[in-house]
Amino acid sequence: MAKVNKHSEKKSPARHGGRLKSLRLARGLTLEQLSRMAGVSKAMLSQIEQDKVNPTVAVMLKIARAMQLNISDLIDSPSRENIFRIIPASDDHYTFRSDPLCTIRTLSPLSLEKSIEFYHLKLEAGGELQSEPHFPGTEEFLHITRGQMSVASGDQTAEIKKGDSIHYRVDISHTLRNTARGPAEAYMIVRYRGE
Amino acid sequence: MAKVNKHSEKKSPARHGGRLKSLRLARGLTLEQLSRMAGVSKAMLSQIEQDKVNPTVAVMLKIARAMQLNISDLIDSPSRENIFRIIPASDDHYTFRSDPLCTIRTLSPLSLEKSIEFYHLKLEAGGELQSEPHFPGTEEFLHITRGQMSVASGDQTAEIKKGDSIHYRVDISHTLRNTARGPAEAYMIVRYRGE
DNA sequence: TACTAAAGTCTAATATAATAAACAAATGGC
DNA sequence: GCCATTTGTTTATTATATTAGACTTTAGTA
Repeated sequence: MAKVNKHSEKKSPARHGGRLKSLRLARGLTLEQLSRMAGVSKAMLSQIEQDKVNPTVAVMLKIARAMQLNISDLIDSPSRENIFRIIPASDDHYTFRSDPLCTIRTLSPLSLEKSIEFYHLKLEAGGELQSEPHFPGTEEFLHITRGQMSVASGDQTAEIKKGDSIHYRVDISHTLRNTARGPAEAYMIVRYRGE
Repeated sequence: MAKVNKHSEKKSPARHGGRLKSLRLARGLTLEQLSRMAGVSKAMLSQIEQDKVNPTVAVMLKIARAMQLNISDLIDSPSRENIFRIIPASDDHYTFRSDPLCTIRTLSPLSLEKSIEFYHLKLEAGGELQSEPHFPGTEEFLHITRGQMSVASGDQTAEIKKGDSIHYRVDISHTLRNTARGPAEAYMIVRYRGE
């Protein structure tokens, strides 16, 4: 009698509807107008606003384009949903370089919309890290927690040791060297100047 | 013979697949791992990566959450798709206040992720605009193009006239007044200090 | 009130997103 | 080499997103 659903995930339509509705109304658009502008049926728009469906990203993109919005404007708190971005110490996927003399571990999330990258860097005795030029305006912050290093950029060189911090532009190639007998460690921040 | 499709929109699955795949691989995740983490079937993930489907935003959100990403990281250039955000002069939906003494028109897009709002303000003789306190750190820039105004914030008042510009914090309530006989106009920028 | 016209909601039909399970392809011992 | 295990793809089925059009509701006017 009762129909048995083979895979019965209960899909609860998310609630982005209010968002869309208020944005649409703020522009004084009717469902029909927006429907024509976006190429999405009036019915669909209505159902999205009522949270009766899980719309496709294709559809949401069409709507966003018509309203000259970023898609994330239409989706409920996409960034606020994840207040924390965690990188467990046990997760070694973030260790993107590990050879005998140099280990680099990323401490910031692998997002594409980032403007900041956070690293932990370990150089064994004799180790060095050579970097190609980054984008113009990019800058680096370095804080030494163990041993000592030299930073060479252009024709200048700076010596820093445990507890020291340094800040410099990295739009030309530069090199970090461990200048002590033992291992050296540091935290590094790379900041991209976005538009 | 040939089945006639009543509504035969040719849905071409967008190409966000590569994005997801590279982000997944960057983390060293397999389809099955990600499948369990996100609660999305392995098959679906594979099809998304191959651009064979138009996934639902619900699904993309699950994936984004599992990867601790913003959904826009997974969607192809959502912001870059619209380089220009146009507000036609003829579009009066952006005029959000219009009474005999005061007209305000928004010149910046009605996005939610904004940190800047741009307005054109017109005060007739005797008109004034009282504003409630904004968030801490919010600031305002004003440039007068016609007539003259006074800006009162706290117990201080400033007089500015055509050609003048002014900058002030607006985390306490403040008032703009037209102090001349004729109309006054200005451009106004409100800047929110994000996070 | 009744009569429009316009805006929004609902219904039935169809295309398709999402799934589980079977399949294929690569990987790693032994 | 062979077998087992793991990873990615394809298939068949079910659930559902999307649509056109019918319906309802609202708003304005005489």
